[in-house]
Amino acid sequence: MKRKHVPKPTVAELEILHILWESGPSTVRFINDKINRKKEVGYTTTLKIMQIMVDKKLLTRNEEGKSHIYAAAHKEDETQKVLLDKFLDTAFGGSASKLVMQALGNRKTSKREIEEIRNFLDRIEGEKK
Amino acid sequence: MKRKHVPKPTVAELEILHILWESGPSTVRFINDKINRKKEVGYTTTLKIMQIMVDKKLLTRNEEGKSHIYAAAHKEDETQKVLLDKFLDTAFGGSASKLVMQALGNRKTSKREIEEIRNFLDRIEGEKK
DNA sequence: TTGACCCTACGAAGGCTTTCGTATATATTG
DNA sequence: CAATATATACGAAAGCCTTCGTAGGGTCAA
Repeated sequence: MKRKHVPKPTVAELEILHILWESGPSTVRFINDKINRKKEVGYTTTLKIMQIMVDKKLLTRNEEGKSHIYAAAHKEDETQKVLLDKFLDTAFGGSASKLVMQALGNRKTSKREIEEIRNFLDRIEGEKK
Repeated sequence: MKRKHVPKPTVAELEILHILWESGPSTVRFINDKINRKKEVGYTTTLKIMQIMVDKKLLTRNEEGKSHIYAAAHKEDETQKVLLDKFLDTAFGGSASKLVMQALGNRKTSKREIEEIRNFLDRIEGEKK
């Protein structure tokens, strides 16, 4: 089994990753514009962070055109798993069910979502032989 | 409705909080000893962080004896809610069910825990009028 | 009383993240 | 071609977190 080293992104990095996961490979300009719909951030700020992310292997980039095209190096759920594992340990002392209930409890979760989760529970219970 | 301002603890701060939540009000010495069972950290490091935490209102302290007694200023689940809300936004774009499934999926969850969660789902669905 | 010990307070270093200014190269267009 | 616009690269500042060293005060026993 190959051990890929998925690094843990920072908050600013995650904001960029979310856009890339949703929109696919993009330019800095595109990302920065999208971010600026929510808050003001300079172009070079976004550029810098994305350069650092390439360095950290969080992104790959294609340097052919005049403006480079960046892409997320890891899949969304892979990255989320890494984040969740860390978070589970530091914030919930490792108790997944505690976290799940906290996540569902103090929050308006739709009937549809609840159904979805129930099905999911059935499925993993089935797999568990 | 009173608006309590529960601040978001850092990683090192959380480690201390977990011990306080579990063991109740304690001295720096006690906390530091406990931490040192897992990793080596100087006494003054722990002291400093706890002093900062008092400053941030994460801890309260009783200064009567020769060594002060510290206590968590907020309840465990209150704090966890704050952390979870932030985390949900930054890491999962706000989708609670996505997080829940990720938390349950890539992890060995016991049949007991699954049952527990199912009951929990029943309960909150019931409350939901 | 003096030395060993334990406590708190405080300052500062080192690291990481985020931010932006400036320099420089490469189009684009009038 | 010259002026304007847009890109990348890079350095550096500011802020926060974590770590530790050192100073200063109290306690206790020999």
